[in-house]
Amino acid sequence: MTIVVYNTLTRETEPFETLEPGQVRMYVCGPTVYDEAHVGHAMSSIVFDFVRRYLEYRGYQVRHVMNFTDVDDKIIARAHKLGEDPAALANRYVERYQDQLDRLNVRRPTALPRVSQTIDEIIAMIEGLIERGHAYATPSGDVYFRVHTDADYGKLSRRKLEEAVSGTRVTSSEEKLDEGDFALWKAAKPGEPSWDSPWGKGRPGWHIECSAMNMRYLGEQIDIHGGGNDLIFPHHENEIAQTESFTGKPFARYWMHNGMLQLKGEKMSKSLGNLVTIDEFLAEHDADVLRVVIAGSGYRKPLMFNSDVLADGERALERLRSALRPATGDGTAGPAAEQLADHVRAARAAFEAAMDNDFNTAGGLAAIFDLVRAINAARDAGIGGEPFADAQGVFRTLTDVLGLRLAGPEAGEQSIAPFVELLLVVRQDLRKAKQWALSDKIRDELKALGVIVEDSPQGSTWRLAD
RNA sequence: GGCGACGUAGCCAAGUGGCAAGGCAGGGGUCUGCAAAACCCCGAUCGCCGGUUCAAAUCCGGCCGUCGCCUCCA
Repeated sequence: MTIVVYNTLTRETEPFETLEPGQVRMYVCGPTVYDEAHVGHAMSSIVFDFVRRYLEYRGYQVRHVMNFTDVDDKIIARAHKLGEDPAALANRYVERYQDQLDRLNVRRPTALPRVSQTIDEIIAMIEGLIERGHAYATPSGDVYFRVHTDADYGKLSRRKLEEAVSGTRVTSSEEKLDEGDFALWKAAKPGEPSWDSPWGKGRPGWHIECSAMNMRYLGEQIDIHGGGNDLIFPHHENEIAQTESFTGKPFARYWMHNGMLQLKGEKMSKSLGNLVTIDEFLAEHDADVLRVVIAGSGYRKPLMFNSDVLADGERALERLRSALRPATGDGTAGPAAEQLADHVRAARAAFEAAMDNDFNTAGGLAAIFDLVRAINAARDAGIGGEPFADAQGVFRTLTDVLGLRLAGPEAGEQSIAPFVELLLVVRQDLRKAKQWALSDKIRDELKALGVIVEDSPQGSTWRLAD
C-alpha cells in the first residue's frame, strides 16, 4: 500500500514519493510570536503532528522544521505599546509556545528556527535574487521581489498576476516597479530592531524567512510544506516564487494546508477577537480532547469548535479509555479469543488504509473505535492473558499515532487509594449483608467526591472522574 | 467584484461512480439488589433542479446556502 497525499499545488491526490527513500523533509509554518497562541495554532501543529507520527509509524525518518516569526511589524507595535523590548517579547511567546506544544503532546520538531537567527542566510538569499535579476533595491533601502520575472507566479493560489494585483488594497509604495512586487527587505525606521545589510540597516520582509530557513535546514527541495490554508496567498505563493527563482528547481513536492477552526460560524482569528487560547483550553480540558476532536474530521475541512463538540469529544475520549481497563478473566483460547485476534488485525488494516489515504484520521479513529468495541467485548467474554494484552498493545500503538496519551485523571490517586479501598472492603461486607441503603450511600458519597465506583459480578472497581 | 472550498441522520463527521464509516445524543434489550460501565439491536437515499452512466452522495451544468483568501493571520 502506498500513501497518497492531497497536493494544493495540483489540487489532486498524488502518490507519496520522497526525494530520498525513507527520508521526509517537512516544513510547517509556525506562528508569529506577538501574542497568546490560540487553539487554531494548536490545530495546525496537531494536524502536522499526525502527519509526522504516521509517517514515522510507516518507517520514514522525518526531518520536521517549524519556524517562529520573531521579527515582524506586529511584534514591534506590541512591544512599543507595552514598553518592552521586541526581542524579549517575542522570546517570551516562543518559550510559551514550545511549552504549549509539549502539553499538547506535539512531538518536538527537529528544528525550531527563528528569523532573528537566520539573518545571514536571508541576506545571502536576497543578494542572490538581486544577482539573478529577480529583485531590486530602492533608493530608500528596501528590496522588492520582482514578480514579473517569475513566469509561473500564482500557480499555488491559482491567481493571475493582474488579479492578485488589482485586488490589493494596500497603498503601493512609490518605489515599487509593480503593484504585485513584495518586500524582501525593509529599511529600518527609527526605533525598530535592525540588522546591517548591503542595503543599509533593515529587517527581512515576511516571506523570505521561510525560504531561507528551508534552504538552511532542509535544502533546496523539500517533500512536504505545510501550514494553514490562510497562508496559501500571499505567503506560500511568494515563498515558492523566491525559492524557485533562487534555485531554479521545484521547491516543495507536496503542499498541504489545514482548514480553519470555526468558532460561531467564523474563522477563529486574532483580528476577529473570537479566540480561545491554548492555555484557556488546557485549563479546562485534557489535550486528548482537542486531538480527538481534530482527528474526528478531515484536516482540510473547516472544523466546528464549540462546547457541544468538546463535550462530545470528552465522552468519546472516555470511551477510548475504556479499552484500557484491565481484563477481568483469563481465557486465552476459543472462539472469543480468535474473534478478538481477527478484530485486531482488521482494525489495524482499516486504520492503515484510512491513514494512507491523505492522512484520513477520521477513518483511522473509526477503526480504533471498532477495536475498542472488540476489546471490551472480549473482556466481557472473559478473555485475558496474552491475547488481551496484545489487543491492548495494538490499541496503544494506533492511538499513539494520533498522539493520544489516554491517561485518566490521576492526581492524588496514590494517596487516596488506600482509603478508597478500605471503604470498598467495608462496603463489600455491607453488600453481603444486603445493607443496600448504606452501601449505596457510600457509592453516592464517593461519587460526589469524584470517585466512581462500579459493581460487577467480579467485584467492585473504582476510578477518578474527570 | 475576482479566486477557492464546502453543504451527508437531532449534533459532530468519514466516504469522491456500484447496496451510506465512526463518535455524541436518543430508543429497546442483556448483565445487575439498584446504579454505572460494558455488550447486543434500532436511525439518513447524502442542499435543490437538470444532465452523463447499466449504475452517482460520489462526474458535468444551473440555482440556493455557508465559509475562506484577495490586508496581518495556523
